[in-house]
Amino acid sequence: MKRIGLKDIAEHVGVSVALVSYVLNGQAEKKQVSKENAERIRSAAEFLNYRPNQIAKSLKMHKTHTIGLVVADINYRFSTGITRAIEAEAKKNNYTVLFGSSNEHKETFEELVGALVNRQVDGLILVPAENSETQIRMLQRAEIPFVLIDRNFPEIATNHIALDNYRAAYQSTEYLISLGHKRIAFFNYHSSFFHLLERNRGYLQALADHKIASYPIWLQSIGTAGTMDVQQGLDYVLAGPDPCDAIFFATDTLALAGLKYLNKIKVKVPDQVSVLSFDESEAFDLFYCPITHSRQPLEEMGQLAVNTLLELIGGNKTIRQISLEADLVTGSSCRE
Amino acid sequence: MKRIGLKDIAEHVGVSVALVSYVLNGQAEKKQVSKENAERIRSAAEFLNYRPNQIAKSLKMHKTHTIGLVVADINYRFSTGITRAIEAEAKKNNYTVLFGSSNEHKETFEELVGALVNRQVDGLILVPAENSETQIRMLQRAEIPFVLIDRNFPEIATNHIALDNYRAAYQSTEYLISLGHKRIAFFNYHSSFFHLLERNRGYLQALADHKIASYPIWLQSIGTAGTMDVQQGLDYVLAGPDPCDAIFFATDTLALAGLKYLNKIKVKVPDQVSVLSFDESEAFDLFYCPITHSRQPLEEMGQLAVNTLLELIGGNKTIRQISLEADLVTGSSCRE
DNA sequence: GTGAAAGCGCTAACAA
DNA sequence: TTGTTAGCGCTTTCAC
Repeated sequence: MKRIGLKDIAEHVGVSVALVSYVLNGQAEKKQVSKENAERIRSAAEFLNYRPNQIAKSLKMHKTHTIGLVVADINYRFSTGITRAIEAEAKKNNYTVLFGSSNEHKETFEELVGALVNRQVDGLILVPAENSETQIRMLQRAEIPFVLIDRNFPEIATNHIALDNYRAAYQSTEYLISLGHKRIAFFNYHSSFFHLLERNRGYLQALADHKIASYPIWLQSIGTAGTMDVQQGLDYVLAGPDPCDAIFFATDTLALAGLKYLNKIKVKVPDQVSVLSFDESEAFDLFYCPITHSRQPLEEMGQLAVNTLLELIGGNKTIRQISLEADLVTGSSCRE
Repeated sequence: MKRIGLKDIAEHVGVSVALVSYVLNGQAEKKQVSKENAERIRSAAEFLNYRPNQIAKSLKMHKTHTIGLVVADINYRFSTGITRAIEAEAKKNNYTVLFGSSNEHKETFEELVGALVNRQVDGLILVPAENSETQIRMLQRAEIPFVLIDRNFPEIATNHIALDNYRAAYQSTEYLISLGHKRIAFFNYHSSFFHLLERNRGYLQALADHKIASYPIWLQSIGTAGTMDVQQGLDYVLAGPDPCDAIFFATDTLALAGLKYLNKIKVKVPDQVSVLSFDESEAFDLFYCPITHSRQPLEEMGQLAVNTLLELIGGNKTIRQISLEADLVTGSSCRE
């Protein structure tokens, strides 16, 4: 089936392509097209089942009305939540989102960003992979509008929207302290990511401010490889005559791995140990005691990201760096 | 910053755009471009940081090397799994995937498909929304290559890849029967979807083949609205002097809602009732007894979908309808 | 070996 | 009010 274009409509109606273009782009009255022609064009378009070729339009207009989104891993709860929020907000503004998942690989991240740029997206929303600073700087040099979310590089001045990770970790830790915990372990990934280091800092500062001793060994740094380390770490902090009485996981994935192991070794939550996590997970609700967790405002983050990006695309040059507050969702995984 | 085009490179090197195009598309020797020029062009492209404009290329080539994917809801485990698989397979074949989520709305589904078609995707992989037959037929008339996954409309002859839902439900039910269960409830959405009805059929046929009584009330049809109905349904099948001793959920979302409620009313799994579900969920693993479930082969499905679609795009006209087998993952949620 | 030029489908300035 | 036409960045035929 031949694809039908403006020319076909023009011939069918017996007018010029310009007229057809005007009418079909809502410029009928601005260009003072006669009512009859406007109507004939519209019905011919309908009749012929005309579909505008956005590719051609984009080429001409230097504008694709598309934003690119790269998340870290589509399997994270964070990613699906933020994707949904961004899609919804983009649609409200008549933008489409082109989407990719880096799976935490720098190389994949760069490929995706490159592919998106080649496709002439109007701007990018990125959850950068580790060590992708170079790529980010390239985008800046190329003057391609983008905003980072969730993660950022403090040494690069970019637009970014993220949780106030220091504060969220501080508050969660303080919450555990308020419950009477004094022996609190913190499980985080071993990583150079600023947002994760901020969580460490929040944890340590809360302990310090409350004059509670902290031991390096209680701040477990888990290799991204994963599960095995979590198990060893748990064995470690739960061993000895005076084990930890609370465990704070810095991400949902760590918590999931940890809880699975606690189940396995039959450690009861919260009777034997309190558990608190960052992020959310449907599994948290279903655990025999719902897991208390620090929830990120994904909706808000998505909206802010899209709106900030659209401003950049619109030519606004000001840099906007937004910190959001987490929301502590109280389950029953922390001993009173 | 001015965007660099072929022309800029041509001027920089002092050759024609044609030559630049040849070299940068790997046609250097086919077109017998001199080694010197080829080299100069390549380094100029590098030096000027040339990024090919895919939009222009697509317009010229009538080919975008992009496939569109519409899933039912990005928050489903099925969606993230299949998206990941499809992305990976697409990338292997040098295709990008443009992605959208219909959130189970027919209107959103149609919008997304329309937007994707306007963007000239080379083909579509779709998880159709309910009652979207009209849209599907339009695609057929427009001769746009597409393949349905997960769901299909038996009255329309389309390419599709899906689980053998009848068989999977039959086998799961039979598994419960083999464990000695005779009072098995089945929770499914009230829906016109063929794939869900097939699950009903599998459940009923397994009971029939084993000469086990089935009662209409044990086959609970849950309104898509949701949770409340699941609760009422559970109250119902678990009440009375002779309650059900096993519950089979037709989807992960139903199971999640159901398990949450079973927790709340303190019904112990599997002591008081066995539980089995379709699909997977990270929550299944973390439940106090891991939930036995019928896992869909997402990887395989994604690969088949992409490869089938690429054949269609390549001009192959044969219709391919593939049924896949589920994989029963045995947890400990079913009483022996 | 290389270059000129047509044309993909569309928009918009300009002409009529 | 309507039509003609240049040109977006690229590929490719055909001529040199």
